[in-house]
Parts: sequence; C-alpha cells; structure tokens
Amino acid sequence: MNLKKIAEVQRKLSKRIVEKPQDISKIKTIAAVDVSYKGNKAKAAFVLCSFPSCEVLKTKTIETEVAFSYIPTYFFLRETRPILLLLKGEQFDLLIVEGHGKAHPRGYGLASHIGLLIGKPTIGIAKRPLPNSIGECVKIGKAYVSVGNLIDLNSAKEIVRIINEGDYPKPLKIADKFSKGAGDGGT
DNA sequence: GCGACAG
DNA sequence: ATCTTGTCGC
Repeated sequence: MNLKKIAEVQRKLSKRIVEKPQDISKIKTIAAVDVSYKGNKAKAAFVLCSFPSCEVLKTKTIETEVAFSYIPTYFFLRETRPILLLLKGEQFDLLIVEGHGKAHPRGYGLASHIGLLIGKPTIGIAKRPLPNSIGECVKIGKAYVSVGNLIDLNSAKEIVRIINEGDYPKPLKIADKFSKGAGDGGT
C-alpha cells in the first residue's frame, strides 16, 4: 500500500470533520471503546455509561483478526474495523475513543475517522501526544484530549472533566480492563 | 543507516 | 499494544 495516498485521504477526510459546541444537558449516555491484542487476535471492548453520573450500563467485547500492523499516524488502519464491528447495533449519544482525533500530523486520527463514519459526537483520548500535530490537544489529568467529530474542544474538555476518575476517563479505564482480561463483557 | 511518534 | 526485572515515585 501507498502511505502517501492514505495520508492524502486523511487530509481530505479531515475537511469533513464538523466542530461545534455540544449541549451537555442533552447527553444521556456515553460509550467508550478500546482494543487489546494477543498474537494475531484483536479484542475490542465496548462500555456504555450513563451521563453525567457515569454508571456502567453495559459492556461487551468481540474478537477479530489483526489486519494491519501499527504504524505511527496511520493507527486508524489497525483499529477502525474492529471498532466498527463492535459498535454495530449499539446506541449512545457520544463516543470516546482511545487514540487521537484532530491532534494528529494531518489533523485526522482514529477518533476522527470513527467519528466521521458513525456520525455521532466523538472525542479522542490518548496517553501521549503525537509530534508534529496540527490540531489542538489539551491535557486533562493524564489524558490528552482532542476533537473527534461533531463537537468542539471546549465541550470535549467539559465532558472529560465530568467523567474523569483519578487521572483518566472512567469509561476508558473500564473498556481497557475488559479488552484485556475480565471475562468477555456481557453486562 | 538513524531516529522514533497514538496503540 | 505486548513482552517483562527490578526500581522509583506518589
């Protein structure tokens, strides 16, 4: 594959991202997704939480074959498929993705891509910033927050502050736990 | 070849 | 992300 071509696709799709304030009072549920790996298998975990109370309403996991290796700034190639399959049929008002959104060298990370595909407000959360990013990124606790789609940075910050548990968003912590061990979800 | 950057 | 001993820090 030609990474140059893919980079161009990212730049082009980034123009379709919509940044706008979100009415926090209308958000009733927030979902989070995270993926772990063992050998050639990817295990994706979905966690649904109430908002702003952040009580766990549902958890679920699926396993898929790994189709792409990890390449910095092309991370979306690796996790888009597992996440889309995982979200199939699920309902939620806003999604949090483990990985950058706009805080990316081409302004289009995994959270941006997922957000564009599902057409729902999406926030990107990462543990470390990416060099040469052209998009804004704000650190809240240990989480680097950026816009995914259909939300602006201020609204994203407001939401993350509410669901933060210690130094990281609670839904993501739980998704991380389930994607690794902790049975197979099914709450 | 060297350096290095989400997960 | 995952593999992995001992070590440092809150």
